[in-house]
Amino acid sequence: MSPAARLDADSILGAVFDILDKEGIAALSMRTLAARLDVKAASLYYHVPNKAALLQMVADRIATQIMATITPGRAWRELLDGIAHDLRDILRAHPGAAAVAAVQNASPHVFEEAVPLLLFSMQSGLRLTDDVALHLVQSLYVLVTGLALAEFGNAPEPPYAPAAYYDAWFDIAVSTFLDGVQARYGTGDHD
Amino acid sequence: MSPAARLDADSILGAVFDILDKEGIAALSMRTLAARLDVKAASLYYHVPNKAALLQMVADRIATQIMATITPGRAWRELLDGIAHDLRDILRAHPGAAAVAAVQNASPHVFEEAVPLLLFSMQSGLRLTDDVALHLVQSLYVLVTGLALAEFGNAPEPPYAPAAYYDAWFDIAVSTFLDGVQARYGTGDHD
DNA sequence: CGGTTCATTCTAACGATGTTAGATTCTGTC
DNA sequence: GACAGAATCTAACATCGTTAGAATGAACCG
Repeated sequence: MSPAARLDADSILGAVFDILDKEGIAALSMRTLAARLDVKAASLYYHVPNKAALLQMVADRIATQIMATITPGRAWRELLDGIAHDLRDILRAHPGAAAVAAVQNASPHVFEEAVPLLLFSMQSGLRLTDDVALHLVQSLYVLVTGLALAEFGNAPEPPYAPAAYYDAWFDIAVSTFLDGVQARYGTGDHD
Repeated sequence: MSPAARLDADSILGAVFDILDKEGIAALSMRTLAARLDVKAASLYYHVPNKAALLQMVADRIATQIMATITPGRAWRELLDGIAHDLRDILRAHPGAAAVAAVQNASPHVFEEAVPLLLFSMQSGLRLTDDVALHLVQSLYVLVTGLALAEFGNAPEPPYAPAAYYDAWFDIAVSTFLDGVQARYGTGDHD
């Protein structure tokens, strides 16, 4: 009965994911969001500048979770393959958020911490510059979020094709891209 | 002074591209669109069911243009490389449309005509099934539209990074993907 | 030329959206 | 209990997509 907890940016973001997951992005308005928190729409603006900032927080949250899975010392292919699969898993768990992640780039600061780890992993076993390495990771990110958008873009409605279709598509896309990295930048050695 | 030409779906679509190119997707409303045609918003609904259908027409128009560039008898790599570059060129010419193409899949009927040509090209020089071939083309499409969204997503504002940045990104992404196709599905022969 | 019919566009309004200003209530401190 | 600041509310604004129904236009028929 007591208004549970007071409002803050984190609880608002939680409610955003809640709506995205259950009702889809089309149902996400400042009013429905406020209603879920037992509050009026205008109150949200005390904690958050506007709706665009909320969507940015969604994109950043997802990217942050992905970056958190990066562990040092793994071979580049395991690393990139892990990023692709983790990203897909997160977007499958939050289908409504796919429409956000595919459209909204994460803020640069989200990656700052992870970049050195990424570069270190990729530069052992590949022959490439930092710029190229980052472009490759970004490309993989774009590819996976784009596929997720095709699959979950009209959540919470089910995808047009059966899950196996998108599973195959994902495997083909990611494997092909990573094989390309190997072919283009791989050194002779394994790993 | 005479209202130039009467309204029809094609002229409306032309005005949509006009606004997308010059003002960006944020400026595209049924009212601004009608104003550009010297007409009131409600009149549009006599020719077009709703705004979503207009965006679908944009996505279909772009995909149609790409499919029209497909000429039989080219080697698979030229073909896919051509698709990637043509798609990018079109989206650079219509920066505001990138935000549409990246989000809205083209209608299946747009591809029907081109699919046999695609499959024929890809099956000479590659060892893969029809399903895999189509997934590869779709992946390339997703990749290029995703990159274009990152570059032109906030048109008509200029991109965040200089053009050379996105040029390099595009080259790396597409080359890597195509090298992956070669590595994964290529036969021994050249072409 | 007058009248009829159909196609096309208009006026006017509905409900919903993001957002803001200003009043109100709540919470904690002296 | 009075005060101060934080947090929320009420109310409204402009804009959006969309619809119903009235007004206009053009073409054809007598």
